[in-house]
Amino acid sequence: MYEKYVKTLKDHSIKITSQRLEILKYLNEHHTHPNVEEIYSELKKKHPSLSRTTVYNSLEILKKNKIVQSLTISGSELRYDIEESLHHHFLCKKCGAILDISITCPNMDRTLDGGHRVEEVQGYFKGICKNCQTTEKGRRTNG
Amino acid sequence: MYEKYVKTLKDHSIKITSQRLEILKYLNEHHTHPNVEEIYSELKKKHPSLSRTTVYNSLEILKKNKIVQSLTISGSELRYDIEESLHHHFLCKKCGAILDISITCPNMDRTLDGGHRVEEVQGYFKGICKNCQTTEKGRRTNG
DNA sequence: TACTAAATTGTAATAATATCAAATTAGAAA
DNA sequence: TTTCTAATTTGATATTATTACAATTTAGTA
Ligand SMILES: [Mn+2]
Ligand SMILES: [Mn+2]
Ligand SMILES: [Zn+2]
Ligand SMILES: [Zn+2]
Repeated sequence: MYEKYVKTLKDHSIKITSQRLEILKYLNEHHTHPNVEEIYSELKKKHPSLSRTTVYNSLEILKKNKIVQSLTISGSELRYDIEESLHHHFLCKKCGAILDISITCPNMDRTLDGGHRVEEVQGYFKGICKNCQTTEKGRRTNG
Repeated sequence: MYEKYVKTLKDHSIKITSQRLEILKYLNEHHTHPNVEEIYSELKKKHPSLSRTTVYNSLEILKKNKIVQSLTISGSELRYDIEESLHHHFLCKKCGAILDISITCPNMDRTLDGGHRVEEVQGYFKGICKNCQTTEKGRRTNG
């Protein structure tokens, strides 16, 4: 059940704790880019002793080890995501969904403007998602 | 002196106030992507009655009118920038500088993943800036 | 099985931003 | 130019996300 996450932590020499395993599992199973509060309140249901501070601490150490990444696309709080292949993100201004975008960025791992060394790239796209456009049209037609 | 900024506000039918003019002037003259506190404390020197709330409110209305834009690249607070031609940003992890990057993004004003309507694109690059690399090398060589 | 450094917990502090009501003012109308 | 009013500014207070910290617990090693 948790072997996969145990391995991930071992590979990075991070101590294995149930809290960390649960957080990793949650992120692996929910690619919705949740914020700390969502992760905390969801896991709290099954593990009532969980502390918010632990969620913050765990995400921090996972981030340092590049196992998860944080996004600032929402503007108001950090959103979390497991680090898989490089991808970008789309924020729907109507429904708030944050979606994965798999376009290749021609500027990763490059030296920019003749000198800046790039270690991270984040592409944020904002607009109206496919689904919300359909709904708009639907509403107009129906009502 | 302020004609340029008066015109900008008039063109958008935004009421002309000294506070708004000062903020616009500040952003036009400082392309350092300052946060609210920097703008506030700098302008406060010359205009002691200025309120932080006004800085927040003004930036908000300027943003709604696409006269300024906000960046979340720093993670902890919003940074502001006048909206000129589309450009992206580089954050130096060493000195904290936020620099303009003028690369063309092939994904603006497009429809992504067969349906999402893109209205905004922000490209965030993070790493070590040219200047900080020179310093590193210099240090190593010299000491 | 015992030990210890690291992790977890809960509380309290901080920082950024939002809310609100009273005072002021920009700009339209008279 | 003066009057009027809706919009803006102000300052105080509230809220929210995040960090700091000290006491308790625990993972993993010896
Ligand atoms: Mn993602
Ligand atoms: Mn810029
Ligand atoms: Zn949507
Ligand atoms: Zn630098």
